[in-house]
Amino acid sequence: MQPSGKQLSTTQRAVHLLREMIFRGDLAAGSDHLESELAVRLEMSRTPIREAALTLESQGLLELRPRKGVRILPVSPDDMEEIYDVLTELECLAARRAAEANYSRHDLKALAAAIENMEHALEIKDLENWAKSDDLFHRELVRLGQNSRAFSVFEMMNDQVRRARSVTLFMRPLPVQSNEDHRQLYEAIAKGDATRAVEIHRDHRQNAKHMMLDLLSKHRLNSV
Amino acid sequence: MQPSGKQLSTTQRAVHLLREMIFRGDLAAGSDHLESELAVRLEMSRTPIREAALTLESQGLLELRPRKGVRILPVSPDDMEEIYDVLTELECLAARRAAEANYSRHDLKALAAAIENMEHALEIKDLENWAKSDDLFHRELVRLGQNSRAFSVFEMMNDQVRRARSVTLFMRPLPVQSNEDHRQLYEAIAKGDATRAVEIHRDHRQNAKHMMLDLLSKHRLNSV
DNA sequence: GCATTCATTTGCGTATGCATTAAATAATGC
DNA sequence: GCATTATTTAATGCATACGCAAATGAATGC
Repeated sequence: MQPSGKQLSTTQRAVHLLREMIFRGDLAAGSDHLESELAVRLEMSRTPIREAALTLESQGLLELRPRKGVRILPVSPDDMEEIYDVLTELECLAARRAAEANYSRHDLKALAAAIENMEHALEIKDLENWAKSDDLFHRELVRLGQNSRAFSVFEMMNDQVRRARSVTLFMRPLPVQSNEDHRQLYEAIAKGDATRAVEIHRDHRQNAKHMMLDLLSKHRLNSV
Repeated sequence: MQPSGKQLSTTQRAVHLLREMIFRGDLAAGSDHLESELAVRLEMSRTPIREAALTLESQGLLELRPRKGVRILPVSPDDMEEIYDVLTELECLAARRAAEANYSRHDLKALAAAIENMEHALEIKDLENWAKSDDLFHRELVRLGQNSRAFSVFEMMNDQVRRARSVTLFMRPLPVQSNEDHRQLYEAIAKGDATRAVEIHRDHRQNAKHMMLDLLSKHRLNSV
């Protein structure tokens, strides 16, 4: 993801490490952690921890609560609904722009590859890899939309979806329809049919939202 | 805007002050400023300045460039196009949700008031106040959409629009059509006609985008 | 002159120190 | 006992200190 030869600053490392700890549940949703505690844990001073926390706060992953430490934000079903609604609009915008952009099949290679991977993962029932490729597909779609702001908001929101998915992935039925949708979207974009691309994708996302909300409602914790 | 009795922290003050300085052009777009320089200017230490800068960076107002100081980000026509596209989607989402929400006329009071103010301001050709009310209208619309994430992204992007508008406001023709659009949108929402609300507002925003891009292209600086 | 190397400056990234103040605990009055 | 106030504790917010590395400028070689 970042093959830059530059060696990253302590603050950047803190951001990465904290993100990972949050995603793998090492820092549980809803839990509180003192800055100083995190500092010793990551073997650095409070300063980079604080700066990283500020960054992550603006990304909606945690919250700084004076004297209570940083709180890892849980994602409730209501939050998920908001997130999916925003994602739907941004991805549909991307789908429309991508369809209008007259991309060649070659330009859409990454999109096609993601579909292939998903189909293969689906065949061997490798959900982890399916999810990874699905993610890649959506990210590539938004990238093709050529709107850097939409992209960065997408990434922020998508982070939260990934978090929720880590809990719901194995509760859901096999995503056969999902793969079908992706293929149709790909075709619509390749053909330059913007209206259809948006139509397909809006449905696709709306279904995903309902699926997610349904699964979350069945989940004992009901927030992640 | 914030009548809270709490007295705000130095960092928060720094955020507010820097924002104001940026909006009033006191810190010009494209200019660089050393952290230490800003610190003496705001009469505080570098720490809150840095923290504020980090926050503003995540809001897209400036950029921290090691050894070159914080750079106030200019907004180019390309940026504006991206921003308007995102705003269009988020506001249309809000319009749809607002229409679906079965709001009473009473709930829509603030929206109506904003329209009245805009019409009055238009009559007496008070563009400053027209812009202020227009802003309020859009913000209220998104608020009615009841999606806090959409709202905060909206606010971020809208900040940039305000910045650009401060330069283009007096170049544009009187916004008569704009007011007409607002009234129609209000009616569609009040009647619960989501499809029409979206339709109207998408057009409205698309027109605004083109107007803005057109004005910017005529502007000597061509970025703000 | 021009390029290259070396010395110097300086801004930032990080660490550390400290005052403030919210929270927690103990103490007091009823 | 219970409520209220005083006292202590401790985490933060901010200031300050400092080393490093980038940028600048001087000095040297060609």
